[in-house]
Parts: sequence; C-alpha cells; structure tokens
Amino acid sequence: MAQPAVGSVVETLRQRILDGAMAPGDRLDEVRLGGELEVSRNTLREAFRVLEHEHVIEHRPHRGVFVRRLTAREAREVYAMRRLVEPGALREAAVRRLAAQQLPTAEQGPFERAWERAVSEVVRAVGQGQSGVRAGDFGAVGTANGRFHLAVAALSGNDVIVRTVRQLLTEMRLLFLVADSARDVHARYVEDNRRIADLIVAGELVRASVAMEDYLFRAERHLLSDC
Amino acid sequence: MAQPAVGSVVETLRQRILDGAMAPGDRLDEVRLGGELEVSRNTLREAFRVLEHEHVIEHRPHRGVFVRRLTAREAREVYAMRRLVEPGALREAAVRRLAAQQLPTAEQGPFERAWERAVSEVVRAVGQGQSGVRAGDFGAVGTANGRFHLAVAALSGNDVIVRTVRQLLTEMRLLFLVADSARDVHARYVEDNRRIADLIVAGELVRASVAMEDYLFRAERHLLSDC
DNA sequence: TGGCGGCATGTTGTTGAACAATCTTGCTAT
DNA sequence: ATAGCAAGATTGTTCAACAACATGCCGCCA
Repeated sequence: MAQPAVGSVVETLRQRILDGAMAPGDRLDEVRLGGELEVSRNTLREAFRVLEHEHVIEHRPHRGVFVRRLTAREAREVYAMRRLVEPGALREAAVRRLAAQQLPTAEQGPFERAWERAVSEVVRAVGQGQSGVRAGDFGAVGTANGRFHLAVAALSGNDVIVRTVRQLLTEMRLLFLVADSARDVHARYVEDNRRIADLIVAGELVRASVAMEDYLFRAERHLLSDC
Repeated sequence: MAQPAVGSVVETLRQRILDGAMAPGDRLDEVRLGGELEVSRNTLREAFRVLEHEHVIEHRPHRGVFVRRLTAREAREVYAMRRLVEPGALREAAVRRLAAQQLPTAEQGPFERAWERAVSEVVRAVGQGQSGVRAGDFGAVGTANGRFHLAVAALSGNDVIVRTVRQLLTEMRLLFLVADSARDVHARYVEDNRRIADLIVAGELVRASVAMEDYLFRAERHLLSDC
C-alpha cells in the first residue's frame, strides 16, 4: 500500500479508457475489473465515483458504469467553454505580467523566473508536437497538444482555471476516441500551436489570446465536420 | 433504498457543510458520521470521494477528510474564473439568440418558449432576492443569488458552462462561511442583479454581459476587503 | 529541565463474504 | 408473436476483520 489503492485504480482506469483500450459505451464489470486489478469491489466503486465526476464514465443505477459516449452537442459545448477559458487565461496572464512590473524590484526576480519556467513548458510542448509529427506518432502529437493547452492555461497562475482546462482536455480525449479525424486533427494544428507559442515568447499575450480563440473556432469546425 | 444511499448522503453532507453546520477545518469522522447517518463506512467513503471532487471537503490520506478551508488566493482565483465564464455565458446567449432568428420559422416557436422560461427563472431569482432583503432573511438572499447566477449561466444553453458555474457557486458558499461580510454582501448586490435582469429581459445581452463583469469585479473587491 | 525515542491507541485503508434490491434474459402459455 | 413470469446475474449496501499509518503519551537520557 505504498500509494493508496483508489488513486492508482483511478489513474489506471482513466488511462485505459482515454487510450482507447475500452470503447465508449462499454460496461465496466465490478467483479471482473476487481479481479483484474486485484482490488475489492468497494475500492473499485470508490474509484468509479471519482471517474464519474470527471465525466469519463457514466453511472446508470443498478445497471453499471459505462465508458462515456459524447454527443456532437457536448462536443460543441466543450469547445464553447474552451473559447471562454483558454483565451481568458491568456488575458489573465497579460494583466498578471503588467501587475508584476509594478511590484518592488525585489519581488520581480522570483516572478520572472516562474514566468520563464511556465513559458518554457509551453515551448517544450510545441517541440514535442513537432517531433511527433515528424515521427508520424499521432498518439504523441495528441499528448503534446494536451500539454500545450494545459501549459498555456498555467500562464494565468490560476489553479481554478488550470483544473477546469484539465477537465475539458480529458473530455476532448473522449471525443477524439470516436472522431474519424482524430488521427490528423492534432497534427494539422501543431503549426497553430507554434504560432501562439511565438506570440507568448514575444510577450504579445493579447494577440496570443486572439490567435487561440481563432484556433479553437477552426478546430471545432474541423472536428464537427465528421461526427 | 428508494434512492441509492450514496446520493442522499452526498446531498445531506453538502447541505450541512454549506449551511455552516460544520466549520471549515472540521474533521468528518467515518464511524461517527456513519452511525449518525445510518450508513456503512464504505457507503460514506463513496460519498466522500464525490464531495472531495466537488472541493467541498479535503482528503488528507490516513488523516481523514476535513471541511475545506479556502484561502484568499483561491477566492481571487474563483472570481477571476467567474469573470471569464459568466459574462461569456451571456455572450453565448446573445449569439444563440441571433442564430435562432435565422432558423426556419417552424423551429422558432419552441426556441422562443424555452428562452422565455429561462429568462423567467432569472427574473424569479431576482424577486426572491428582493423579498429576502425585505424580510431580513440573509440566508434566503444568498440562496436566491446562487439561483440568479445559475439561471444566467443557463441562458447560454450550454450544460458544460452550467455545471462549471454550479461548481464555482458551491465554492463561493464555502467562501462566505468565513467572510465577515457574508451577511450583507449578497443583499448589497440584489440591485445589481435586478439591473442585469432588466437588460436580459430587454434582450440587451451584450450589455448584460458587461454589467455582469463589472458586478463581479466590485463583489470581489468587497469580499476580499475583509478576509 | 528539556528534548527524544518508542510504544499504546485510535483512525483510516482495504478486503471478503454475505444478502437485499434490481435488472436482464429466456421460457412458457396463450 | 407477445405478455408475463421465473431464473440468473449484477449492483447496492452492510458488516466484521485486519493491516497501515498518525498521534500523543510516557519514561529515558542528557
């Protein structure tokens, strides 16, 4: 019991589902899964409660839990939400930076170091996406894309925003499981990510915000065109 | 077992906590609470997992679960998020209405009816707030305020937005448990709610969006001035 | 007197078996 | 073919037990 069991069960199941090991609509049998993961039904059920609240699974009383199946409508809703939060996070980052410049010079150093670290994570995610495209590894491209958007959200310095974006990105992965275009939809936008990252590095955060909104509009149209 | 037990335990505990029956920092003892609510420890633990994910309680491994204590920083973060989402929901509502006007006339009727219902819920919440103020019932004012903001979010027609706002409002109630100004902070803004509702009724959704953002800025300053 | 290690105690973490409640399936009788 | 029913399977919940961990107390040593 190095790590509490429920936590690792949650991680295992989430990864299995988001990696496509189980298809949307599949039922998760308590006794079978319990035997497979070597945990009791009670522990498994605690994990189910967490995943249900993450919207990864759906709980139908007395019927079991199922891998969530997202509708086209939900896809539109998630994108609409992302258009509010992600560009907003960049505007938040902009005012945060402005505010930092009016701090006593003693406190500007630590802030600047934290800022550079956050920006470098954005740049790193873009790099991973690019090398993923070159290697033809679309799974890696998808992972890198998630890291990019999470890193951008983190620029806001706002944990509430970050955890909301993380939630939305999880639901996006659920979406890509059923979308035919999932294979190349990420790859197609690696260049967009780079452009946004360039603006961030240049300190042009408001322009980055606009570019992000534009990207989200196009990505939504692209994805919804085939599902 | 008319209703599955876990669900009602979650509701009971959430209500108890948000009504102030337990103070932030209090520990929730598994065996004591289990005896009190007449459920087993396992059932109670499932409920804890849900409430933890709602950020109502905090789980410290091997130590127990505690009523969440929000910091001033988290308060700022929640307000920053609300400033992104709630005005955004009103802008979403604006484009949704514009789009509906270009629908075939056959489908405009149902949309218009649903819209009127949603608007009337906003107006009703304002009325409840006003009568709460007249009666001096601050608890009712707080409840009405929550209903108002949730109803405004619902105008977007976006469930993802609605559930995010619901989550944020829950955390707000946790905030008001410790803020001295909680008593009158809601009452002070009932007039703001009415003004926003008037704009919504008049179809001036973009102006309502701006008024909402302004309101959230002032409410944040007011609340943070004493905590 | 003032820490410091270590045991006693209480609480959480997890299990497995048990049973009730509910859903599903397939059969039967019409 | 279909309505209704019986049998089987699965979920919902409880209980008792024990392992793992945290905390506080007590005496020990300096």
